[in-house]
Amino acid sequence: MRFDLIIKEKALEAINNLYGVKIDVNLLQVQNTRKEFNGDYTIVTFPLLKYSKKTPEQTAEDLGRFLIEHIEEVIDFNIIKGFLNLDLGQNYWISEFKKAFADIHFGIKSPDASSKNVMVEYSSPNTNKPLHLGHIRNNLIGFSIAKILAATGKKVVKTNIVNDRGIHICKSMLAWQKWGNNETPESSGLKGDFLVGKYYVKFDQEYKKEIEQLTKQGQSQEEAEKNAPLILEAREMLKKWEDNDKKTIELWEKMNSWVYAGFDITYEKLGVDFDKIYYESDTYKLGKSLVLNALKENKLELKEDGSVWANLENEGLDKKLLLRADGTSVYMTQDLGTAYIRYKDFKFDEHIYVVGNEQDYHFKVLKIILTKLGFNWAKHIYHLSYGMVELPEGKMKSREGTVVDADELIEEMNSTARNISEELGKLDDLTEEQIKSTINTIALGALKYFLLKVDPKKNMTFNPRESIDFNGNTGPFIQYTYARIQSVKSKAEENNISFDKFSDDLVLDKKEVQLIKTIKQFPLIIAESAKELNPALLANYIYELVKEYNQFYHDFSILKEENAELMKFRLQLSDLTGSVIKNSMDLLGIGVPERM
RNA sequence: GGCCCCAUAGUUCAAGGGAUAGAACGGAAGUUUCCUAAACUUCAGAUUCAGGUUCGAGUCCUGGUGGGGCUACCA
Repeated sequence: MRFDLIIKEKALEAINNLYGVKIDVNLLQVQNTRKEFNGDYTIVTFPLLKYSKKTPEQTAEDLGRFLIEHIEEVIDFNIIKGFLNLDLGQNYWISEFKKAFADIHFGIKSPDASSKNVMVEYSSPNTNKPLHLGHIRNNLIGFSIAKILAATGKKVVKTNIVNDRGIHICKSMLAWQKWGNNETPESSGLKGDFLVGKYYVKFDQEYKKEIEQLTKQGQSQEEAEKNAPLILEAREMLKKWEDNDKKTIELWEKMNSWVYAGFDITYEKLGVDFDKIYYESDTYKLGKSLVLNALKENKLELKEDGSVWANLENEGLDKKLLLRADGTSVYMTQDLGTAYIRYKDFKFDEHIYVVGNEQDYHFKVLKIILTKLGFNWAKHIYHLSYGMVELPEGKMKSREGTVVDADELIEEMNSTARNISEELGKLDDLTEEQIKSTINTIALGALKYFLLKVDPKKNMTFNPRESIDFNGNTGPFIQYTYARIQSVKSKAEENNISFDKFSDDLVLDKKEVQLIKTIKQFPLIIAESAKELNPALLANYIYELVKEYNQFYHDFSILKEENAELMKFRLQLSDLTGSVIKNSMDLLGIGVPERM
């Protein structure tokens, strides 16, 4: 049982005993004692004063005396202002340390037959442009959340919906058809997703020119946007696509296949994957039929022009289009179909959508419409709304070319990592292949940690002119600590030092005890990250752990410690710290090198 | 116009209503005959404003200012 809960239980008993009242457990605040004070757990007495009718100090004194009597582990206490700090003594921590050290799955649970089914959707790319920094954040959050949930014993299915159809896809197809001269990835030497992206941008440029001309001829901006020949052609193409026109489908398949080949490379580089991929081209029809059925049942509204709408005015929202007048479907339509088929396929207990906060409204509406259509499971879908990655100038826009491209960024990180490594010269005796892989681990570690250490819900700023750091609160800092620990361990091995056990009568330094305390928090942090769907909690936890370890490493000798039992303890402490680092980095989807 | 989100050192981020608001980068100054100096130590530096609730507010409430997003027959 968690020790803070034991304290709460006993403190309730104490209050009942001392003051004759049964108070609500929520009035009891038990927290970890802050490092600058002596003690292990702290009870805040202020909320209890109206029951004790005494001063904070007296109340704390009463409670302290009671708890030292009634909890075996509590050996001392001190009172500062209204804070009662309980001291458990190092023996408690040594025994907790031994338990954690002996548990090879420390902190990590595995799913079993009774585990809940959780579906996590992330990535959701459009097949009209390459992935950029914003997508990287999405992929990393999704991948990490999936890992964290699995570590709390959930059965997790990682899924991806590929937005492979729609007007935006037709735009790049049309531009390629008009201006592409049959250019292919092979002929141009361009990665497939970049080639297609180039034509998406081209479409937008030409489209803008047409709009400009039409407005000069006297049309309003709005009219011009609707009437420009290019957009009419794109709409025509979408209609043809939905009518299964052979040539259109062929072109679509060809260009999408280029994009997929490109995406595969980027996903592989990033180290993310999926258990099940859905394609919008497969689910939109299902969405359409769900909508048409609901229309028959009078759950939706038909306008004179033939378009179909959901009326959400009772929910305080407006009307939402589900099928256009020409019968083609929109984003919402396909998402209805996708959700439906996913529930059919997996009967999820929970479905988490990792999608940007610009779509808050969309997901609010999606949930309401699914409920309107009579799907009970709709209450189990959850939008993990993450913030945008912004440049100092503002939002990234693919169409305007102001994006930080995923592949390029990964390349840059690699070359920076290589420069630093060569300067330090620590990898010189390795083969080129080993060096390459170590550098890649470090480069990705820097990038991933940079993105994951920030609370997912918040927008964040990335300045491409200042490259991502490799020192300080960074992935490489954590990886470095891990590599150092591995080095100590291998030196111990070389010297035939075994550290499978150590004797109990040691006197530990405060820093060593502190390190044990921090390690012991690992399982709680995983649980908290899972509950909050927030990998940043875990990231900041590792940083704290690593900082404490580095101080310990600096201040104390491990292998040169003369007391053999203490040396063995310190080796175990290092070893366990190393595995907590490795396991928590793994939950973030970040690897650790054995050397660096 | 309506709705939603955000505001903390020069910069990028932390802080479950609780103790003296933590870090990192950048700036200044140090630590290496010693297990990896991608480390460690020290210094300077911040809660947008005005009210309110509370024993206690960066955190909750109201309002102002500033920024972002959504409100598309784009996805």
